[in-house]
Amino acid sequence: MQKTPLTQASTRRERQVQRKKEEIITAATRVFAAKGFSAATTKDIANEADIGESTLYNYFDSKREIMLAIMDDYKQLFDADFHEATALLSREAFVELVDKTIDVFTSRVFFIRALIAEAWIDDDILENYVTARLQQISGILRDFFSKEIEAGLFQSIDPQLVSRFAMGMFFSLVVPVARGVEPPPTPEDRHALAEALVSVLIDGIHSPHGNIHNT
Amino acid sequence: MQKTPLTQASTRRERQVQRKKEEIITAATRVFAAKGFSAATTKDIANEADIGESTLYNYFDSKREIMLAIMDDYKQLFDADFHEATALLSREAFVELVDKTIDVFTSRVFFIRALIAEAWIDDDILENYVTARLQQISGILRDFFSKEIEAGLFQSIDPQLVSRFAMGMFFSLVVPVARGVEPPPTPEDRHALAEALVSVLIDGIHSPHGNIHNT
Amino acid sequence: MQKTPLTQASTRRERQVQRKKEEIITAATRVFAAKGFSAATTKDIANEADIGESTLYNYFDSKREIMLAIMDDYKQLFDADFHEATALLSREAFVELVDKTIDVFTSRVFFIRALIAEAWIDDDILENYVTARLQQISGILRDFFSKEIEAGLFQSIDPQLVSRFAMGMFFSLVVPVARGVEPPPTPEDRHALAEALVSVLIDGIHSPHGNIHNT
Amino acid sequence: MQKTPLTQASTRRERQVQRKKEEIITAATRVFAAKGFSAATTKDIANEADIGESTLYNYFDSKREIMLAIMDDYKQLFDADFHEATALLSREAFVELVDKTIDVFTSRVFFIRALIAEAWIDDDILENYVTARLQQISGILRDFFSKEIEAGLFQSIDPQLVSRFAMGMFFSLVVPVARGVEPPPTPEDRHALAEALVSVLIDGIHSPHGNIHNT
DNA sequence: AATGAATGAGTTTTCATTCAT
DNA sequence: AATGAATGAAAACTCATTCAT
Repeated sequence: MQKTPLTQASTRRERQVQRKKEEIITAATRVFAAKGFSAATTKDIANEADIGESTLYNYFDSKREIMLAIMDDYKQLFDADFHEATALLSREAFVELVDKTIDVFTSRVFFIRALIAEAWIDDDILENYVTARLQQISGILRDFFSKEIEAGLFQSIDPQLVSRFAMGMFFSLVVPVARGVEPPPTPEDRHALAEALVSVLIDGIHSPHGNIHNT
Repeated sequence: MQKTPLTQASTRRERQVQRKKEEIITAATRVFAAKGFSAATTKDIANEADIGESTLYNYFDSKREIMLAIMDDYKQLFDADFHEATALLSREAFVELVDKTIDVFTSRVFFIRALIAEAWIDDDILENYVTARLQQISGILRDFFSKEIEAGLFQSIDPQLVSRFAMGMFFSLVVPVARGVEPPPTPEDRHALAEALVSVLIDGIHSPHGNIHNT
Repeated sequence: MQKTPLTQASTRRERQVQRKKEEIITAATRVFAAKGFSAATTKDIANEADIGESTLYNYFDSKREIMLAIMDDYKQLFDADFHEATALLSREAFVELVDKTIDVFTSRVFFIRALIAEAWIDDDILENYVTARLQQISGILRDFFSKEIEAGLFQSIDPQLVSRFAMGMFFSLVVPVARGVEPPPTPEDRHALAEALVSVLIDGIHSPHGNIHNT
Repeated sequence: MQKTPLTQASTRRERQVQRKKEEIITAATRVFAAKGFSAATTKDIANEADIGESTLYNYFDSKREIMLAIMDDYKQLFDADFHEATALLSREAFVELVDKTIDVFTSRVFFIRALIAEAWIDDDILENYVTARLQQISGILRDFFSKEIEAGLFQSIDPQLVSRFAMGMFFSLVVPVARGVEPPPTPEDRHALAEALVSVLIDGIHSPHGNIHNT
C-alpha cells in the first residue's frame, strides 16, 4: 500500500535531518556572531534553536563541529556566489563585482560576523575558510589591474597592493554592517557605494583640472 | 636633609606594583590576542606572566578587570600618540599621518589584535575604547577632504565616505600584521605604503592621460 | 478518554524534580546543621545527597539558594503547624500548645539547628524566617496573659515579659535537643515537660503554704 | 646607663605582645560575632585590628588559634566573675546572681555572640568552653532548689528541670541583646528583670487569691 | 528522534598561610 | 615587629558531553 518505499523514506528522513541541521546552524550562527565561539554555550544554541541541549548531539558531534558545519555551509554558498566570477573585463564589471560582493556579505551578516570573529583567533578557520576565498578575489582584482596596466590604462602600481586597497575599501563598507552598527544598504545605495568605490580607486578624488600641492 | 624617605618608599612600592601590573598586562595581552578573552584562562595568563594563578588577584579583581586595564593602557597610549594630530594641512601631512598611524598599529600588534577581537564581540569595549578613536581619525580626514573640496582641489564626493575608504585602505595594510600573517613593515616600507595609499586615494590608479572605458 | 497524558507526564516529571529537590534539601539541612552554612561545602552536600557536585546546580542556582529553599520549606511547615493555633482559652490549651510546639521543634532537629545557626549570624534569615514566627507565638501568649490578668486571675505583670519568660523556658527544653546533646523526648515526657512548664510559670515553684523569705 | 635591664625589657616586650594580642582578640571577637568563624576572613580581622594580615601570624599560629584564644580569655573572665558565686542562701542572693549574670553576659555582647555562634556548631568549643560553665550555674541553682524543697519551702519538683527553666528565662533576657536586636539593659532595668525572673519562677504569675481553671 | 538528568573536567575566585625584607 | 607579595589548596560554579528513556 505504501507509495513511498524505503529509499524515499530514508531520503525524506535525510531531508528532515538536513533541515534540522540547518535550523541548528542558523541558530548557532546567530549565537556565535553575538558572543564568539568560546563564550557561546551549547545551552545558548539550543535555546536559540528552541530544542533541548542534548538534541544538538543527535546532529553534531560537538560544539566545534557545529562551527565547522557553519563554515562549510558558508564555503558552499560563497563558492556558488563566485563560481562565475572570473576575469573582469571592464570597469562596469568591476562595479558589478563590488556591488554583488557587498550584497553577499551584507545579506549574511551573522555568518560574516561569526566567521570574522573566529578567523581572527583560530588559525585553522582562517586558513581553511578565509584565506583561499580572499585570495580568489584578490587574484581576480590583481589580474584586472595587471591587464589594465599592461594596456597603459592604469599607472604601473603594484597590482597586489592596489588589490589590497580595493579590498580594504570594500571592507570599510561591509564591516560596520557585519559588526551590527549599521544596517545593510538598500540595493540602490549598494550600487552607488560600489560606483563610488571604483571611481575613487581608479580616478582618485582630486579635481580633474589639476593635482593639488603637486604643481 | 632627609630625602623624604616615606614618600620615596611608598612611591617605590607603588612603582613596583605598577611594574608588576604592566607585566601581567603584557602577558595577558598576548594571551587575549592569541585566544580571545573567553578562551583565555587565568591559568594561561599566569603561566605567560610566570606567576601563580592566584597572584593575579593581588593585582586585579577579575579576569575582566585585566582586560579593561589593557584597554585603558591602550587608550592612554593611543591618546598620547594622537594628541598632536589635529588638522591636516597638506598632502604631505596626510602621508605622515598614515605613516605614523601604521607605525602605532603595527608596533603594538598584540594590543591591536586583542582589541579588535574583543571589540568585535563586546559592545562595551567597542563603544568605550574603539568608536571614539575611530571617529577622531575619521573627523580629521573628513575635515581635510571637506576643505580641499571647498578649495576646488578635490571633487565634491561625500567626505564621510572618502574618509571611510581611506580608513579601509589603512586597515588593509594593518590588519594582516595584527592578525599575525604578515610581519610589520620596515620604516621605509611603511613610508612607501603610506605614499601609495595617499596617491591612490587622491590621484587614483588610472593613467594620467585619460580615463579608461569612459571615453 | 485519554487521561491527559501530557499533563500527567509533566506532573510526574515535576514531582520527580520536586522529590530530588527535597532530597537535596534534606541532605543540605543535615550538613548546614552540623557545620553551619559557611563551613558547609557544596561537596559535603553532594556527598550527603549521594550525587555529583555539579548535579546540585541542576536543581538550585547557588549554595545560598539551597539555604533559602530550606528556609522556605521550614516556613511552610511551620505555618501549617501553627495555622490553627489561635487564641488560648485555657490552661489546658496552653499546655497543649507547649506540648505541640516542643514536638514541632524536636521532630525537625536538623532544620531547627540549621535555622538557628544561620539566624544567629545572618540578619536576612533572622528577619525573614524567624522574627515573624516568634512574634506570632509571642502574641498568642501575650494575649492569653493579658486576658487572664484582666480577669484578675493572673497578677498584673507585664505580659510581654512573661511571654518572653515562657519562650525562654520552652527553648530551655528544645535547645539541647536541637544542639544534639539530648535526644528528643518521648511523647509522654513531652507532655510532662509541657505540664511542668505551665505549672511553674503559672503557679511558681514555691510551696503552696507560703512564700519563702518573704514573710 | 640603661635603667631597665634585660629582664625588665623582656617583660615590657611581653606586655606589649600581650597588649597586641588583646587588640587582635578584641577585633577578631567583633568579626566572629558578626559573621561567624567560617565566614570571617583573616583579612576582616586584620582590617578590624588595623594591622596587616600577615602580622596576625606573629601573634597567633592560625585563625583557629585566635578563636581559641578568645575562648580562653572568656573562660578566664567568666571564671573570675563567678569565682565567688557559690551556694545561694536566699531569694535575694538568687536575684543578685541573676542580676550579675545578666550584667556579665550583656556587657560582653560580642564575646557571647561569638561564643554561642561557635558552640552551636563546634563540639569542641561547646564541651571545652560552655558545658562546664553552664553546669556550674546549673549546679548552684539545683542545690538551691533542692535545699528549699527539703526545707518544705518549694514544691518537690525536679530541681534539675527547674534549674533549666531558670536558665531558659535568663537566656530569654540575654539572647536578644547578644544577637544585637536589643540594647543592653540599664542597671535599673537589669535589677527589675532579675526580680521579675525570680518572682515568676518562685511565685508564678497567678493571682495570689486562687488558682485559675483549677478549682 | 528528543530530551531530562547526571557529571567530570575545568574555570574563576577566595583565603589562610608562608616568606623575604 | 610588621608587612607586602606570593601561592597552594580548595571553594563555588560552569559547561560540553553522555546516557537512559
